[in-house]
Amino acid sequence: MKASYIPTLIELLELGAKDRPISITTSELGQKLGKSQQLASKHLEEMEREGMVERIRSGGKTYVKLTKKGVSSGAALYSSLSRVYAKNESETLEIVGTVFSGLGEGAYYVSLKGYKKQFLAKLGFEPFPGTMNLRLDLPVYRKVRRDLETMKGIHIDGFKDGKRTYGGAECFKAMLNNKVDGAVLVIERTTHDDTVLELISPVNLRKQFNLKDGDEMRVSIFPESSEA
Amino acid sequence: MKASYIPTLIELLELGAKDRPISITTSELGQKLGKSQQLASKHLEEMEREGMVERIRSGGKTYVKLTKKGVSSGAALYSSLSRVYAKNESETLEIVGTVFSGLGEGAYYVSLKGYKKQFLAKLGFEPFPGTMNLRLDLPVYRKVRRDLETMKGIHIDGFKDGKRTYGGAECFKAMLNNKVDGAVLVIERTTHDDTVLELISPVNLRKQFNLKDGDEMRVSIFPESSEA
DNA sequence: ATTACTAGTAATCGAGTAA
DNA sequence: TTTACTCGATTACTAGTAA
Repeated sequence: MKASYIPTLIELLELGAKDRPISITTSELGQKLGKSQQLASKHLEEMEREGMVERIRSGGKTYVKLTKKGVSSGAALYSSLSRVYAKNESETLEIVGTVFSGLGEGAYYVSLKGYKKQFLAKLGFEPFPGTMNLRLDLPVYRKVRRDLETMKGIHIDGFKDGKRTYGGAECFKAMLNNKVDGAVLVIERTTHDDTVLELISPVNLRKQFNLKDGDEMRVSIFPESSEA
Repeated sequence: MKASYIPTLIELLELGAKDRPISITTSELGQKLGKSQQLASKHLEEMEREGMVERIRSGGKTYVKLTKKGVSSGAALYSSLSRVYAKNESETLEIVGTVFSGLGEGAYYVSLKGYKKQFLAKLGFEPFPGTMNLRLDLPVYRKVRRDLETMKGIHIDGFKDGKRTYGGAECFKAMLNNKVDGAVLVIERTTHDDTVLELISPVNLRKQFNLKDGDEMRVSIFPESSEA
């Protein structure tokens, strides 16, 4: 997104266009921005072309709503600034969830060379082939899970192998059940499910802790400090 | 500040120029921004002219530090975005803590007519004379406790009785141990202790749940839906 | 009312290069 | 090396006005 659109994006966010279509004219928007009507019109036009906003015309009025892309562009800005201005940085985040069986496809992805090499280099271990899925039942842990989405972790790059593209992810180093090292895996997706936490570890966690579905597991997450 | 400088400002913030002079060349800055060296140079020049940054030349290197004005420009952006993104609304917040004995002065305050009347009117109950103190041992609950500080609850006004002044507070309706109604009391203080949660309830909680010091208690908090 | 096109100006930006 | 100048291209913006 172009830097000159940032004030417009923020204005739309403040007007509530994140959650619902808002009724606003280009004149009003221009005035709020301290710019001309024509520029507001152009910004909306261009932002629509870029997929940041949707415009709906109804009953002579124009309604503007930010798309998922628009909302997440703002969230990216917010996240950058949070790292600088939010004070609760290098503390430990705690999440407790219950073990459940996923589709088992985690083992496949984690074993791909393109990922495995990065895990070793950036996390310091080669993951056991398989991910551990935790279901987060308590709202308070789902909130922490959502906080992770906005935080900067250890970035794992996506890659291509000729056939298809594999997406990137953010990792957060973690201590599992206060005993075993591992990492939380936050995969870049379009849809965010805040009820599931995905873990990798150098060891077979089910074996290590003798876990079966429904058992509880505690994850202590160590966010990266904001130093660049 | 010009919109086109926002990414530059954010980059400098992320590099730590908020707290100390950072050593950076215009080439490096330009590269980080995905722009040219010349532009980075111009941005720094212009931002210095506007009083957003200071540049110090020492030992052949150039150091850049944001001024108070620069830091607060970033803070303004952050605050706008916070209002939009930092809301944890209408969900239930969960806190678990352990019972401990306070100084017992809670009973005195809660019984004051100036407060008692407001509790009845705004919370719908007259509190049992005495507050329940929970110690928050887990960091995750202390985080929720801090979140409460920034949230708007049910406001209890302060008052004067001729002799002295009594401060205000924010209340959050809560369900205690999934059974009894009550409220969390967030007292307006200068010092914030995020390890203690203070509760009021129409009933004697120690008697109701047969609690002694060290026992656990679960608090489900219902934040007001309107935003602070 | 609106939104958005056209035409023109001002600001922004990058390449080349001086200091 | 570094920073910052000139200059030409591009982009951001406004005024006037059509639709």
